[in-house]
Order: sequence, then structure tokens, then C-alpha cells
Amino acid sequence: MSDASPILVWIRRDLRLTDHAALSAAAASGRPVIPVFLNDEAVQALGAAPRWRLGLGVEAFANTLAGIGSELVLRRGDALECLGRLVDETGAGAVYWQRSYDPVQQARDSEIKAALRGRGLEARSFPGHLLFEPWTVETKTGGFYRVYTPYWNAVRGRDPGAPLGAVTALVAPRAWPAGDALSDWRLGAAMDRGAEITRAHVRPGEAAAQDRLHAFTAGAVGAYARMRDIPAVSGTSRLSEHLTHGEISPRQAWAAGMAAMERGAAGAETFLKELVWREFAYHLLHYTPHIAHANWRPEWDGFPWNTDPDRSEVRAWIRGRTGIQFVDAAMRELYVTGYMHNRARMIVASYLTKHLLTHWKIGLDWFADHLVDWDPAANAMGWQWSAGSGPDATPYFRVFNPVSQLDKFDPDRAYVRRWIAEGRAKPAPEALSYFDAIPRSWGLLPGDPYPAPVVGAEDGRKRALSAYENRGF
DNA sequence: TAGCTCGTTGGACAA
DNA sequence: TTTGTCCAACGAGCT
Repeated sequence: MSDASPILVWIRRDLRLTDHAALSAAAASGRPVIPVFLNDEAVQALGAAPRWRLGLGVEAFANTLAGIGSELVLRRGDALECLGRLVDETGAGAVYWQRSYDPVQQARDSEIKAALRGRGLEARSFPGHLLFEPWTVETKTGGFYRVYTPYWNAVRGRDPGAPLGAVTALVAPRAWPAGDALSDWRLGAAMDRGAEITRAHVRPGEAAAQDRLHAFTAGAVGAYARMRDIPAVSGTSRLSEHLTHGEISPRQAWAAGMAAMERGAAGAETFLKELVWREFAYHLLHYTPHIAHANWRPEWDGFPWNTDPDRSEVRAWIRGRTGIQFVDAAMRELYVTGYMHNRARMIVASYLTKHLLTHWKIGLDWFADHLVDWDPAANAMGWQWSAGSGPDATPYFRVFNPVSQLDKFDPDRAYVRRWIAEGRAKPAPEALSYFDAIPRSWGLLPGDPYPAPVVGAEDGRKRALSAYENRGF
């Protein structure tokens, strides 16, 4: 193979042209570049909403590539087989991709890299999904961090480097290999009829990501430290759906946050800390991969969680019918929009795991199936933190009271009014849209009476505390 | 090594 | 209404 052979750039969770190391390196080579997206086992393993949202992102990115005269070739099947076939068809001499940090995918990527190199191909992976490679952050004694604040102190002064400029041109191959039609993949098939409703709430694509970052760092970041906790207000960056699909790089967000801090924006440091929480989640996933599926603290293995996902209490939680307004509003926001405000995530997680004494894995699975911004590391860390089984020194008696939380963070009930229709003469359009989105088989109507709490705020707290006292560790 | 400080996101209650 | 204090105890991480 000659130096002029094409380079395959295997696109995964990096649906962008800016700050994309693999595409930039391929572009700089001057050789033909063939961007490829594979509907492989990793895509098939995604939950319904993340898979659907990924499809929208892929569509947007294919259009972006078309705008610079390139294409996104779509193939379906086992990743290594697909790549091997594409090498045969195109005469490619190299395969580049952006690194993945999920341990399962990392192991698969290593095998693929070895197999490609075994064929005499150049196989290169590039960083970019994180600010810092997880293995480059160590304690002074050479271990990994289990507590956020020391982790933050270790990385806050680090320079992740300036974002790379956008790729503006790619040399096309002599002939494009054939590809699938995205619509044939039916990535949204598991979304049922709810997808049409959720579609109005997502903003796929790199351009949307840039718009959101600019709008946030020019505006809401100032009051971020305070307003990010109010779920009825647009006080957050809303970058999560873009970061998880790589429609923007964390380095771009970091650079914009640093610039805001230099301008004196009060909430900028809090925003940078949130970006570092994302890093910390991947740090933990890297060093303790069991965080994704088992109690991070094994002493919790003996705790008598309720593990039946068909219990009526769990069904009420899922359907937003617990009778606890904050919980129900949040669960409906999730169902309709594919998103849930961060404070609401903590409250529904606390209610499920503490008031309902339900295993965090049931909540983790529901989120993995319904969040358009689902992230394997953040989801696992968040649920285990809430449940108390994770890497944190949260005292066991720290149980969120979903009623007093409402007074603190939704004092005028704007969030509740937006999402709960029952008992109102003129429900909000969002509240009504919930009933359009859910399956008819749930048998719910906006005119139903609002339920009494399945477990009251105070009763649940007492029950959880006594369960923890008897936990035997 | 040993000692020290501290821990994202809270609640209840008293003053 | 707001503010302060206690609620356990332990392990992480630093010095």
C-alpha cells in the first residue's frame, strides 16, 4: 500500500469537526479520508432513547460532512468485520478513531487495534472525549482518587490544551464505498410513539452544541452557581446531550469556561467543576469498572434492597404517580423530553433507593433507557452516590426530603405546574404532552385524581434510617 | 508513620 | 424568617 492510500476514520461518540484529533490528523496527512459510522454491537447495546438520539446526531453529522464535500459511510455489523471489509474495498492503509473510555469498549478497541495491525495496517486511537486521560491523574502515592475534592485539586491547575480548529476540508476517495441508509437502521424503533414528542426537546448536532455553549458562557454562567439548582429555570448549560455524543469536546467547554472566569463570571468555576465531575466519573469507571454494575462498596451486597422491578411502588415511580410532586414532575420530564434536571435526578434517585428501598440498578436501567444524554460513567456514579453504595462519604442519615426540597428549589411550584396535569383546570401543555407520550396501556388520563403518596416523605425517611441502622456494617 | 482535616448537592430542631 | 448546630463514624488524602 502506498502513502496515498485512504484513511478510514471510524466515527463513534465524536460527531464533530472541531477539536477532533483523529479527523484532524487524517486531514493533515493529505490522503483521502473516508469517515465511517458503524451500527455495531456497541450501538445495539444502547437503551431506547440514547440509541434514537444517537441516530439524530449521526444524521446531523452526515450533513455537516456533506457541507465540506465529504460523506459519512454507514455500515452495520461486527465492528472488526465491517472495518476489514471496508479496507478490502477501498484499499485503505490506516484506521483512525477517537478513544472510548468505557471498559467494555476499551477492551474491544484493543482487540480491533491488534487485529488491524496484524494485517499490516496503521491503527491509531486519539484522545478527546475527556479533558485528561484517566490514567494520568494519580494521588501522590500513585493510586487513584476516590473523593472528588482531592481529584479537583489535582486537576484544576492543569491545562488540557487548546481545542484544535475545525476540519474544513477532507480529500475524497476516488470512489465512495457503498453504505446503508440511516433510516433503514430504525435506531428509534424502541421509542414507540413517544419519539415525535421528545423530538421537540432535543437539539442534535455540532452547530446546536456550539450555540448552547456560547449562549451559556455569555449569559447563564453568571448566575450558574445559584440558578443551576432551580429545575423550572434554564440555569444550566444543557451541554450533556452534546458532550455524551461528542458533538462538542470537553476541551471546548473548558476553554469557554476559563474565558468566562477571566471575564469575572461568578458561576464559571462551578461550571468547570461540573466538567471535572464528568472526568471524575470516568476516572472511577477506569479504575473500578465494577461501578457500572455492582456495589462500589461490596459491604452493601448484603443490604436487603427491593429488586423486583414489577413492584407497584416501582411502577408508580416509573409512571410519575408516586404522589410526591417533585418526583412525579421529574419522572414525567424525563419521559417527555429525554432529559431531567440534575437536582431532580438526585431527588428521584434518593426517593427510589431510600424511601422505596429499591436497588439503584433498577433506576440506573430506567435512566439508561430514557435519557438522551445517557453517559455510562456519570449514570453509574450518580446512582451509586445517591444510593450510598458509591465512592463518597455521604452520611447514611442524609436522605433527601422531596417535600422540603420542593420548597427550596421550586418555591412557586413552576416545575410542578409544568409537568403535573391532574387536579388542574388548565394543565400546562407540557403536562398534557406526557399523556400523549406514554403507552395507552398505562391507563392514565390527565383528569385522573392525583394519587396519595405511595410512601410519605417522613415515613420513608424513618424506614430508610432504620433499615440502614440494621444493615450490619 | 502518625496525626490531622475534611468530605457537592441534607434534615431537624432550637434559638 | 433566618441562622446555627448537631446528627456517626470512617476513610481518603495530605503533611
